[in-house]
Amino acid sequence: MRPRLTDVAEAAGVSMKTVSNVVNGAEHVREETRQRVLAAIDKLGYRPNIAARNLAQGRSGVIAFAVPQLDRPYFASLAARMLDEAEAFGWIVQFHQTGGRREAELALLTERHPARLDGIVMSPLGLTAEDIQERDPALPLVLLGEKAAAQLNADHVGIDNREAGRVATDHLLSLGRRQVMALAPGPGMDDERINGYRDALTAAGLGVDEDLVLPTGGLRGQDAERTLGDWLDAGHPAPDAIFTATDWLAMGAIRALVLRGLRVPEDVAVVGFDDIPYDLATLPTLTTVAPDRVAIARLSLQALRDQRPGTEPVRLEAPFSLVVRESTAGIGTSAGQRE
Amino acid sequence: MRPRLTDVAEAAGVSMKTVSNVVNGAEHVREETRQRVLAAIDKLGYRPNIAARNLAQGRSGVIAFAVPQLDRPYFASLAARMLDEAEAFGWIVQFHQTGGRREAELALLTERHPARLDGIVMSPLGLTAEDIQERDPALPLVLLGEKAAAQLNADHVGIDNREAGRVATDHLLSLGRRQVMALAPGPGMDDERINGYRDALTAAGLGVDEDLVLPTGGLRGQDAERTLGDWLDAGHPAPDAIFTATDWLAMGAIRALVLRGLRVPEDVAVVGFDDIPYDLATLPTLTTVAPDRVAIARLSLQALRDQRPGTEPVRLEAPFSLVVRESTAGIGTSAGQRE
DNA sequence: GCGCTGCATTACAGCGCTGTAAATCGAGTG
DNA sequence: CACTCGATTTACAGCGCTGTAATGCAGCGC
Repeated sequence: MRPRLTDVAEAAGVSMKTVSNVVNGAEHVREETRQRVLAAIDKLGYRPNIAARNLAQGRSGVIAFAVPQLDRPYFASLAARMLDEAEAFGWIVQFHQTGGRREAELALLTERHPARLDGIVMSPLGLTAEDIQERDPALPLVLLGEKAAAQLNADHVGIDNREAGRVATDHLLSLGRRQVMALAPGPGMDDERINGYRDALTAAGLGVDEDLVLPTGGLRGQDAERTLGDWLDAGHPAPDAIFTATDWLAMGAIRALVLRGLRVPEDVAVVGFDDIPYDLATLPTLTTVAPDRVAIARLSLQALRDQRPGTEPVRLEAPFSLVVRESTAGIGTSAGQRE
Repeated sequence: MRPRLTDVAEAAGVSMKTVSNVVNGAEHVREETRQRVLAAIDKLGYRPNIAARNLAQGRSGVIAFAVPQLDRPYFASLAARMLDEAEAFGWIVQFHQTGGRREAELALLTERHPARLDGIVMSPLGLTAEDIQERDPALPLVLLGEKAAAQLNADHVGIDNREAGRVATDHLLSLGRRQVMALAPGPGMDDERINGYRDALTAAGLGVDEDLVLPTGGLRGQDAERTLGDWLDAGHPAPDAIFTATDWLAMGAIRALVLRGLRVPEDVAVVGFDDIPYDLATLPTLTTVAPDRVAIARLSLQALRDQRPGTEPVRLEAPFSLVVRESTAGIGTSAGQRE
């Protein structure tokens, strides 16, 4: 049988509550008493019973982390960091997959699940501003992602997508490229990243050719492959660089280019976005914008913990970096390798 | 305030315990009483409090799912399925990352974590047979993966790696390939998959050339790229097909081939293993062995639930399938596309 | 010496649920 | 009609912990 608070109390010759106070770092415990209690805890190998603590506190010790799909590399790697960071906050993280469907996201907010949650961190796709308003204000919520940043009035953590798009495009310009295309799922998705692309072109005095901003109509690699492929097959001259709103789109774009005899990066340099972990196994490896996932995770949890009903939503910004690999630096370069 | 069992009891005019019995589907509740209670539950919107239930039952309602790294696509996609399936079992899944380090894996078994666990599903890399023996027998454990299958005496769930390796190699032979190479991390890792490769060659009357079985010394794409690259650069004639023990190795091998002017699959067909979800964005997309992850998840949880201390370990087998894509069927084929 | 102050500690009532033992009910039996 | 025996329902004691209120106690001023 595991030792309980009363066992420790007996061993240390104090009351159960004093042991509780020591365990929880409460003030007003004499140093000598504390030492005696700690010795007893150590001797018995006592560990607090979380279920009982949560029951007594009316908390569950569980937060939800909801993403469209956990097996999408970007979310998987973010989830991994969320797990690491949550430990320091004493939270168990319950992952959820919403498929990006509004009903699934809403269901989480409206507590269809039996276990009471202490909070939710979500990367929403379908949620509307009204949904946010109607949610239970007692359930802390932190949102991630560009869609949430633009349209939803709640605590938010993310990177400066516009600035990141600018930096990525600047990188292409610094390589001497002048015909820079942009590929994004479409209006309303990843707009800020594309605005950053426009910023960079404008700042370089090149002007923005909106005909070079192609909507893929979807975020899968195939969507980009088809969109760019059709465009090239229609006889348009190939650009000398492409900035894509996600790595998947970049990989699809590279397929379209290579299948048509164009070399990456010699003929066309490509920069992606997200830094999804596909090792260094693709050809070429991808230059990309890498959001600081550790920061995103940590800031989210802090915001969740500090949230109070009725106060104004906070918006926190995590840093990012540009990781230069083969798709802009050339095949065989070792720059920017992972680890 | 959330309604409690007593609130429902009062509303239905029965005792708290009867409501509890209804909620838990116990026998010996008169149908009329059950209906009355269900109506009250529905009216009040009652949901059981998990923390309290767990406290009363001495359980935590939490199981751990431990993998080396959650951001490795194979594990991420398995974790996603584990999540789906655990819901039906009423378990919250707490993910853990061990990095494949023995200490981290052992720490999980020996309960360093404050929250009591109802069980552990783990994909171990460093764990030894002694570690398994010395673990707390009261903590149900289910292991995944080939290493565990071969060396560790505990409940195990996995696919028939040897048969899968045979099927994959057979596929290459059925394409008319005769010089089939095998790439695996090294002795002791993924041996069964390579044994399946040997089976296929032997059954086809070709005999096994052990010089064509290359150990990569690691499981990253770069390891395969370097190993195969060095081998080709040493002047060996290229094989006309390669079977690799994992998709990462396959992608690295393809890099090595393409960088040396060889075409995949025209010159060299490649089959990987694991079906990691990298969409259809790589060039070429990869023919691979796809383990049935849903089955693996479900069988693991069943085994965990049904485990009793002191009984013989059970070994369960999940199905797999061969997904044929471009790396054997040719660029532009649509066969085996995801979704 | 007395009352007061403030730190240190304790007693105790739950948190919401389940397991156990006991109570109650109702039909069948003699 | 009392009695037996399942079927059904209830009472109640915790599960291990924390919040609150109360208590103990030393030092201080008068």
